[in-house]
Amino acid sequence: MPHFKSDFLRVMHERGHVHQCTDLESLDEKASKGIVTGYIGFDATADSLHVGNLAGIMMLRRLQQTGHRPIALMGGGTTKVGDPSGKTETRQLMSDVQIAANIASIKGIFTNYLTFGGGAKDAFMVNNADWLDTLGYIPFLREVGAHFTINRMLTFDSVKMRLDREQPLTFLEFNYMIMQGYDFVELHKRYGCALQMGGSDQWGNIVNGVELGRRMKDLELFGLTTPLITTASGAKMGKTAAGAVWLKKERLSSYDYWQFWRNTEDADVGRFLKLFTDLPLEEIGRLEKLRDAEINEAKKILAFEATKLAHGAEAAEAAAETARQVFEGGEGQGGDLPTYEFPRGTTPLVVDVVVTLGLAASRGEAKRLIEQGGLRLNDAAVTGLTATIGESDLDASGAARLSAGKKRHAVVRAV
RNA sequence: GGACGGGUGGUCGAGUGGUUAAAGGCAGCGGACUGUAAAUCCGCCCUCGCAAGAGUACGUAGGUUCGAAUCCUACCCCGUCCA
Repeated sequence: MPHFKSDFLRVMHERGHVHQCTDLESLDEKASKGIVTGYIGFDATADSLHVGNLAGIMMLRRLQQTGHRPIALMGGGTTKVGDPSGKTETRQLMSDVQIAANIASIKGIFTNYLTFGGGAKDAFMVNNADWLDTLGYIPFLREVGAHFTINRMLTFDSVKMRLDREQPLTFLEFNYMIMQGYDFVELHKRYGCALQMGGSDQWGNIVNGVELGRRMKDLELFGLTTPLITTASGAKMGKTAAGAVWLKKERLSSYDYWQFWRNTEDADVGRFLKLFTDLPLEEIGRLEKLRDAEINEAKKILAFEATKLAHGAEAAEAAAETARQVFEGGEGQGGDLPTYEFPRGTTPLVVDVVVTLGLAASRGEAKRLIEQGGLRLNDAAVTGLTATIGESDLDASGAARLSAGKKRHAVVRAV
């Protein structure tokens, strides 16, 4: 392991955030001498970020933790154009209003990971629409376009791949890398930003920005990428039954978020603890040595720490407690589970309840679940398709637990 | 603008007049084994219906036919090549 002068690079390296760097030594030097301002770009197509963005968010967090200044750059300008790589779907152009709402919502996520404010080390958020929207074509071409050669642009993997496969590459897409490079230079001009980070797939784009800075203004800019985070089984991280693992509570409950981390594969536990929690390395070292059933303890800690960062300690504790009751306590119904309420005295059809709760997408699916023995009411398999929930199923508080499969649980309650 | 190729279920991809709710793969879901893991095996996987069955569905809208994802027409969209 190389020896670093700066806390920033030492921490990044120890925790497994570093994949490639344009100039590790000089960046180390710079970070050891003063405050470095660094940024990562994020899409503004949805009102929440998801776990796939978390590696980047954590990099910004580490940057701030080690005494530097993070910028979250929102791609409001590029979002307006739309990602042209989508296939058959006609891309919907997003309205300014929508984009602004998304950005505001996403900011709520960042505030959990970064300290915002006006101080020298406080994080802030900018939108590249601020400068991309008003670009003049000719001045831009002369100022920026002149520094890019087509010869070189054609050598980029993203471009080469399309050409090799004889798939179309629009002029718009072709310009994307220039835009991104320009963002970097603009951020330097406005805020003295000298570092761009991102996933390893962004390497080419990042290098472009670094080079553009040098050519236009003889700037010394740096690029740093994280390894693409995949699970030990090779899958891209962040997909579950319900789709994307969103970071916003409104999109995915704390309990489900906690469960996502709880279900990490054994082989990933140590790596994820380093990347996605603030736990000291010594403790992680101890946790990742656990084997067999014991490693479940490490997974719970991972789940708790990750949820604490995203949703706060209180939500994390509630989620952990719910999980404990549901999986270990047998009887109880945690407060965090989805709940179905019905008037006392009525006997709702189980099938309907399952659909309403979202445990199954349709009545047909609910029935299949029952036929396969996957649906349980208070841990007893529901047998008939016409089963109802009656007074005798409810406990003293008027509640019963409904489970689909081994991991998905909900509460039904008479009110 | 011209020539050609194409649009099939969450996705990839078979299917070129009836035996097609549509092969197969992937993803997903349930079960077994376990540790709320991985791997493996079994089952499921459009909607409604207890069921028999019915309704939708192969880009969109019409048409031919006893019968269409399959043939015809128009339109929309995507791609390749040429201007």
